[in-house]
This record gives sequence, structure tokens and C-alpha cells, in this order.
Amino acid sequence: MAARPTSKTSKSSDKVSVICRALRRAVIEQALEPGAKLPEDALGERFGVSRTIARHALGQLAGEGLVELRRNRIAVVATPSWQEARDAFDIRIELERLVVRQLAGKLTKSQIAELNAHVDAEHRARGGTDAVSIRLATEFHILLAHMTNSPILVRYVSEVAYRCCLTLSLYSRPHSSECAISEHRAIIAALAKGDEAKVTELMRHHLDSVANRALVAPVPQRGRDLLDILAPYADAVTGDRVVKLPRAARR
Amino acid sequence: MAARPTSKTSKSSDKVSVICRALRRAVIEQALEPGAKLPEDALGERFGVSRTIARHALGQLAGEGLVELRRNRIAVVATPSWQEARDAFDIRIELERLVVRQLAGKLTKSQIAELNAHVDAEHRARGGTDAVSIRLATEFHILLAHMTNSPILVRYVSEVAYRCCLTLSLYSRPHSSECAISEHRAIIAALAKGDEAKVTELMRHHLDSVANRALVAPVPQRGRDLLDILAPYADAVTGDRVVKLPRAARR
DNA sequence: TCCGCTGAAAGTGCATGCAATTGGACCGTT
DNA sequence: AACGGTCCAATTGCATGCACTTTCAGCGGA
Repeated sequence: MAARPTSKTSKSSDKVSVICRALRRAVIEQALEPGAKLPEDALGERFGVSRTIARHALGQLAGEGLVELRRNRIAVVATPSWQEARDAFDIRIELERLVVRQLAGKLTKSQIAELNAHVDAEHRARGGTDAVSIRLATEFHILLAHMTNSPILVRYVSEVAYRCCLTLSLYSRPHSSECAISEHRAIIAALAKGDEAKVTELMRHHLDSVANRALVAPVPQRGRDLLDILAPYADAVTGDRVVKLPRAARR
Repeated sequence: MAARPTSKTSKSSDKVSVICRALRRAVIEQALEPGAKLPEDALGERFGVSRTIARHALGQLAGEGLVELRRNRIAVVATPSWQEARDAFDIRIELERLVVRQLAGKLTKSQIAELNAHVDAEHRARGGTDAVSIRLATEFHILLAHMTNSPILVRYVSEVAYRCCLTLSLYSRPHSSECAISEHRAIIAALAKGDEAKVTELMRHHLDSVANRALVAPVPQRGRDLLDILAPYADAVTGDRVVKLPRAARR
């Protein structure tokens, strides 16, 4: 549909982009949990490139919010705070409402078929691992975004969707993705009928329930990051730096 | 408000970020027009760093959509198509409505004072160059986003606002920013009053009129990019590549 | 046993070097 | 003139090397 003189944003088969795609996928399949270390040499060796390239890829992913880059320290997969996760979902809701609003009644038959096929795949993957279910569910939303033919919208929806995946590993309890699948079907139906008001409401409700299923507790009690928890208090003690902690979080 | 153990996204005084900030600013002040070339060595020399760093910065900006990176070619400031510009404004409207919705009735006195001070500065800059007016107007929106205390929202609003600036150089005619200033004041007033419905409507209207002032004609008749215009047709002629053009667009 | 110190190992920050690609001036042919 | 080919300067793609910072295991003292 769009021209591809130099294939703008899509599939640039740059070594950097290859690494980015691989890492993104590892993140949404939760093979890489938040906080996982990403040393440049290890990445470089794994992908057969030099540190320079691995570093560049990490920079890109940091820009997307998937990776946290701390000066002179090993990069890690980002660990969004509960509030950040909530914010991400809020933004996602607005963006995806925009997506379906633009799409309502404008989809071709083959596009609708493609969407249905994707949801069929989600259905079939029901018995498999959570990782695959989550990936497929996320890809459904990205597929929708693609159909708007708006590169910017694709980028933002993808980014924020990945970020949301990240929070699943952190704050979610084991969930049934069953309802999500039927909600996807409902959205497709409303899109096909061209009912703009209904489909935006469906999407809002869908993402809202995903968020509520994911962000169960406002308390990130998962043991990691004692230091971060204490950081706000540290300001009250000394102005410039966190005091040394008596032997705590490891790894 | 937030802790700053390693100062997460803000002001990382990385050499890379310094270059990024400088280039972003040059873009929003239209010192760098869309299509302007950005050779790595030139940047490196200008900022006193090596090509490696300049390259890294370009990668970041490409991720933000401000720069276009073509393999083996000199990077250039992005030239969004008219449709992309329209999409950017659509997204921006939704994002900024979210901003003011979160902010309505929640601003402290000092924050309101800060906003008013900023608009005062916009007013004073009225007589100066367009560049400064545009920058200040943009920074008003980013300042609002900052007050949500949501790093993600800040990032997206900033990015999309920069992109919108980019389109001003391309598709806008000389404009009076006078009305924009009074609209900014109206938004502040509605925020202070806590009238959520009104402020979201004000913001929608404000951005919509900015967009309409900016995107006057759906036809990018500015001579550049003959090749891009023909690209869709080229597919019909030869499957793999655009045929050579008989001496046309230069530079 | 617990704490703090210290030095080596691991890792990042960045510049530089080399191969490969591109753009364009030059030049001969039609 | 217009076209097509050739060569060289400009520029990117990427790996490597070196300096500096962080981490942590081992060690000695309380």
C-alpha cells in the first residue's frame, strides 16, 4: 500500500534492528524478565557482532523504554514502577481507541479475514505456554495498528504495548486469557459493522480489564529493589547520596 | 518528587543526550529544515566528539522520528509526508487531552504561576522571530506534560510535538501565533478551575486549530521529492526498482 | 561472626582505523 | 547539448583498542 523506495521504518535489516527485534520478542515472551542484565559483550557474542552494535541496539531499546541504561553499569531490562505501568495503560487506551476509531467501517474483507485468522491462532495457542498467548494477544493489537497505515501510530502502539507486557511479569498473577480472546472477536465484529461508538467503547473496556487483571496490587512487593524502595526516604537523611545499606538485595 | 538514585530519564548528561537535545532544539527552531543533511563527522566535529557518539545520537533521533536514517547514506532531518503530519496531530490531540484531563483541578498554585510565567514569556517574544515563538509554544505543551509526573506521557508528548514542529516548516504559511497565546491562557484558567470537560475541549480545539493553521494544503507542492511522488507508480512498471529518472530533482 | 578494606576481574565510554558503499565531477560518445 | 561510463573524494558500517569505573571475592581486624 505504501511505497517502499528505501523501506522506511519496516524491516530495516540492519544488524542493530535484528538485535532489537530479538530482544523485544524475548521481552514480550517474558524470556527476559524485568531487571535481567544485558551486558554488551554477551549480546555482541550471542548475535555475532561487536560491542558497538550491541550497544547501539541497547540505546534504541532504552529510547523505547524497554531497557534501562545506567552510566557505567550493565544495562538491564526496564522495571517500570506500578505507577508507570498504570500510566502506560492509560496512554495505550487512548491510542488504541484512536486506532479503532480510524478503522471502523474501513476494513477490507481480506483485512477482516486476517484479523480473524489471528484470533484463531490465539485460540489454538490456548493450551500452550503463557508466553505465546501473551505474544499473540499483543500482536493482535499491533496488527490492528498496522491497518491504520499510520507509521507513527504503529510505533507508539507497539512501544506502549511492549511496555505493558513488561508489567505483566512484574505485577500480574496467573491469568486466563480466555476472555481476552472473545473480546478480540467482539472488536473485530464491531469494526466490520462500522459501529464507531461501540468499537471505541469495546476497546476501552477490553484494555481496561486487561490492565485490571494485570495491575492487581499497587504494591510492588516482589522482593527486588529494596534500594529503590528506600530511595525516597534517603533524601531525608542525606542530601546527596543514598547511605550504604547493611547487606541486602543480591543479584 | 520522584527519587533520583541515578536520575532515570532526566538530563542524563551523556554526550549523546547533549547532542540530541541540541539537534532537537535546532529542529524546533527550524534552524534545521526537513531534508537537511547530518553527516556524522560534521556533527562529531561540531560537538567535539567522535563519529561513534554522533552516530549514536542520530540513532536516537531516528527512533523519535526526527531524523531519517538510510543505509550508507547521509542522515537527514525527517520530512514527514502530509498524511504523516496529519496523523501526528491526531495522536497529539489525544495525548494532550489525556494530559489536561489528569491535570484538571490538581495543579498547585506554584505550578499555575509557572504556567502563567511561561505564557508571559510567549507574549513578550511576540515581536521576535517565528523560531522563538514556535519553540516557546511547543515548550508550553511539554511543560504541561511534565506536570503530570508521568515520564511516559512526557516522552510521547514531547516527541509528537517535535514532529509537529517539523511539519510547520514544510506545510505551514506564515502564521500569527497571537491566538495560540490566548488559547494557552484559557487552558490554564480551565485547569485551575478544575473543569475537566471544558479543558479537554479547549485543548482539542486549540490543537485542532494549530493543525489547521499548519496543514493548509494537502498537496506537498514544495518542489522536493519528485522521486518519492513517482515511487508508487514505479511499482506498476518494474517489480524491483524505480527506473532511472531523466535528470530531475537535485540536492 | 561481622565489618571494612583492597586489588583484580568484568564491564562500560569513547576514539580510531579499515573496508565498503555512495555521490558527483570529469570526459568521451552520440 | 544530452547521455553514459569511470574514477576519486566523501561518507558510512563496523570492529578493535585503551582508559576509566564498578563489582566482588578474599583478607585482616574488631
